[in-house]
Amino acid sequence: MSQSNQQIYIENFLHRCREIGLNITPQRMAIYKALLNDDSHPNPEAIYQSITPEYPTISMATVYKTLETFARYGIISMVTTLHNTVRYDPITKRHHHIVCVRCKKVIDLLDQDLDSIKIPNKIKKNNQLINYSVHFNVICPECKGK
Amino acid sequence: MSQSNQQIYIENFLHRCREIGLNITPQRMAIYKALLNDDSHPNPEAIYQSITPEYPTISMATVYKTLETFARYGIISMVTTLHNTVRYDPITKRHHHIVCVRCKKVIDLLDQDLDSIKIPNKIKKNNQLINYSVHFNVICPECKGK
DNA sequence: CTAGGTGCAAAGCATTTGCCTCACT
DNA sequence: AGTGAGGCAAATGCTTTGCACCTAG
Repeated sequence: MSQSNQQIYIENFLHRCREIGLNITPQRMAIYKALLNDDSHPNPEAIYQSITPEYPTISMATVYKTLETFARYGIISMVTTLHNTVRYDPITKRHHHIVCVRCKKVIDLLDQDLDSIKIPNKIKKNNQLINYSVHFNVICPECKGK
Repeated sequence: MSQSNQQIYIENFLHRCREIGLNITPQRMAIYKALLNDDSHPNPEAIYQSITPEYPTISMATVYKTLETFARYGIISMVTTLHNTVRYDPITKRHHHIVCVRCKKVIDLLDQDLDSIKIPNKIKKNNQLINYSVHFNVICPECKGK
């Protein structure tokens, strides 16, 4: 993500936190920034690793609690893929995922057409739709080459 | 699932096992049947529970190993949702999921339109597409009522 | 000042592994 | 005899919880 884009995200983040009443702590800033700087949909462990150089005393519990809090308020989103650890994504607007079934890599996909697929009547009639996303399971070029 | 439909699935199952060279054991039959009889996308624990009356000595390890084996050969499929336990589904052909974000219920959705969405060029060009599915996150009627 | 946040350690579960036994070729 | 499968128990690993201390607002 570009520097200027990051700035916008960070300002948005601060604004949302104040709005909700979440204290802005150095740890929370660090966790949010770590997410912005990592487009691989890191899991809590990976975020923890990327923060420890700067905050050697931060604990995994804090990372878990913080991510959970952010996700609960929609500041970040949870991504679940074909493997079992939860991953997080700072992009909360509608987007889709390409998951390589071999190396488990997750790539974001922004696509106008997919954003406006026809919502089946069955869903519209009975449920309150929160969001939807399309998961593509693929073998990526690198894995295919092997 | 209707009785006659189940029969077809079971015969298919037996056929696939023989083809692959998997021994057909009472435990494996029981696990597969449990999956057929439960359209709630059960997790290993739930499958274990539904089998114990008939097979009191079966172990969780067997359930895990068996499900993993079935999934590896494409006999059943793994479903991952917005919560963290893995769930399984005997239906391996393309279908989509409605997940209630409150009660975590998962409902299968068969939909012609969704089966033929436009695959983005970005994917077609670089990757070998295995499958895709659409996840709808909703608040279901029961939860909305509360 | 004080509610909310952090960090540590322990607990809790889901899942996996190792290994021995058994059944069927 | 040898291979594949099952069952038990232990290990692993991710995630959550409880609690005492601390800090941002």
